[in-house]
Amino acid sequence: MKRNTWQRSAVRTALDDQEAFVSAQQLHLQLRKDGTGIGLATVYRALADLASIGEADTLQSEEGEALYRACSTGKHHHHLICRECGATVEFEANDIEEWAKRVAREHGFSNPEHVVDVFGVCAKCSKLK
Amino acid sequence: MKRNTWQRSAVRTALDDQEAFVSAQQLHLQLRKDGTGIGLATVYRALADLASIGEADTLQSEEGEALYRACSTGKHHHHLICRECGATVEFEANDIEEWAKRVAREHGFSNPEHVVDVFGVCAKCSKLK
DNA sequence: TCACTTATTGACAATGATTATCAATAGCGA
DNA sequence: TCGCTATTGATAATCATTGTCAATAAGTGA
Repeated sequence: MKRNTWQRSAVRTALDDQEAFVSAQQLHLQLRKDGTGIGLATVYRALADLASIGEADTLQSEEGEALYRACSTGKHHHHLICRECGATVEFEANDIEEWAKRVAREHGFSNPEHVVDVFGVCAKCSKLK
Repeated sequence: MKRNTWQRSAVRTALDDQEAFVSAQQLHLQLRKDGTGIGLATVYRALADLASIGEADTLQSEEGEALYRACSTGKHHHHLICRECGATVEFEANDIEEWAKRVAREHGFSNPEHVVDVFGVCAKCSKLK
């Protein structure tokens, strides 16, 4: 049976506070700074749990590090991510869903899923240049 | 100045022979089986080179491992990848390029790039079930 | 062809993220 | 409160990838 521990809710809260995608390591550091004595392995476990129940999104950084972000919605969505600061906007795109299905079908592929994320430089970071 | 070594061409050839995305480790193993005494670090270096000059595509596996595949074209393209066997089809999608630009602009993001890959089960693997 | 410069190689160590281990702790139902 | 066991956390283990550096070999000019 699933138990409610302060560690799990601390991880969820810390993730909710993040605007950008963050790594388990970063989140662990933040939680330590906040005065909690939470262990690294626990952060990894909590994040994996959140991802598995769909409350967190995950993607791999350029360097292969796993990054997490709290989902604002349970619905399927995509991300627009700032390359500079990591700020992320979630959005839906029904055309894309249809398009992906069509492309898959045309090539004889079934059971399609897709990874569609857009990277760019957000307005704030553009101004700083 | 860049030098041409048998190691580099061996890696390129081995990569060309692969239908699916493969890891550096897998390719190294294959090259060893083929009788070459090529070193692991060399395979990593050669793959990084190929990727940097646009002759190989790269993506991260579910487990965070870096996977490579020979590009059949130098043009921008996307992938349709079989979840079962890894078989990959390259395709272009001009609508998507436009769409990504528009989404980015609408949110004040500049300099957009995008990651668009579709996963599914190819016809061959579907039959095996 | 030959010597020479230096890019490249490869064995091995080092790094760094993630996962496994396992005894100690702490939810939660009774 | 008691007892069972899921969870935690310190630490070790794993594993892909990168750094190191002496030895090798590609390409160049004589």
